[in-house]
Amino acid sequence: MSKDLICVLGPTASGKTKYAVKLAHEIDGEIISADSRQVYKYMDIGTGKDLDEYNFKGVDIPYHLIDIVQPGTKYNIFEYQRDFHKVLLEIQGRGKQPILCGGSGLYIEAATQGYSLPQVAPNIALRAELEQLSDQELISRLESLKPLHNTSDTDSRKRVIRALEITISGDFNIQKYPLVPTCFIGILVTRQERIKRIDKRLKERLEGGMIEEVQSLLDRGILAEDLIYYGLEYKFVTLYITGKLSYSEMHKSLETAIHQFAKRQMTWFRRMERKGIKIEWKEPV
RNA sequence: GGGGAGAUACCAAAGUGGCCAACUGGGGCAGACUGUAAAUCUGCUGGCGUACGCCUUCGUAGGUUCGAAUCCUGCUCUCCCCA
Repeated sequence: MSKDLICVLGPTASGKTKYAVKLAHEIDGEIISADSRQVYKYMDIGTGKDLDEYNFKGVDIPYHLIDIVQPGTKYNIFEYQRDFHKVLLEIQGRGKQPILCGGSGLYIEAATQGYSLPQVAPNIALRAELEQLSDQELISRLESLKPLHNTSDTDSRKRVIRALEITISGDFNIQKYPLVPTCFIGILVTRQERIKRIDKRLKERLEGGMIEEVQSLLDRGILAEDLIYYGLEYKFVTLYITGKLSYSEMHKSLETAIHQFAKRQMTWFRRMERKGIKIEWKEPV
């Protein structure tokens, strides 16, 4: 008989990892990361992996879905959903308590709420071609292929393109995963506290080797544009290293960007609650 | 001490007699989100009101005018140049 999943979520810098590690130590758990950027190897400081935190009073806590792909590649929600279910079964097979921990709201929902994703991989060439068309042309084209009533496919340009991609591929198989019974725990910090923690942590990281980390990724041959694609720390530090921003401009805009990101994370969590998912909010440990 | 420039909403910055509660950008707030999600996109942003609307704003005190953020005068402050 396997144990229900526990999910620890919260905005960036709220202390999720610390909370989850302590919990894992108490109830014999293993941690599954729900972080869209910690999957990449060598991207440590900027993604806040804090691998040395996965040890509580001398006991190592197992973690999963961290350092699983090469930097410069593009991991995505479909792969995450697949990898999550694989790891979940393994942990349950060991009779251990699975603990999902992270701040990527979409990944958490895809994992636990049984998202059904079409088995159609992104088609870069097709996307590039569709990018040339106007919004109206895209919609007309989609309309010529399938009825458009009652659909969210036309909500945004991006969605129209994805809908076209799926429709044109002609593959309508959907990957199905079960709803995972989950107990959600949210780390509660006030807005003011959140901002303070973010600023403090950013300063420490900037002075603690983050610039060097980004430089070493560039030295490794990762393209600047790929690092910029990863956003936040990698984006702004790359812009600084390549001379597009001064140090203080980088610091300031990165600070702001992380605040905005944390806010979007909270919006997602509120949305989950509005959809009927119960989240039990707790103080950071 | 003399000369010049300027003070606009959280910040920057337009506006230079009525179309101004005031362009735009940033920030902030709220929302969306099913193969980019640390991404991408949308709305709001003086106060009160559901709304027609009402009230208080453009350094400050007066003045001109039917009407002023916009014109005039005094004052305060900031910046630049000369001494």
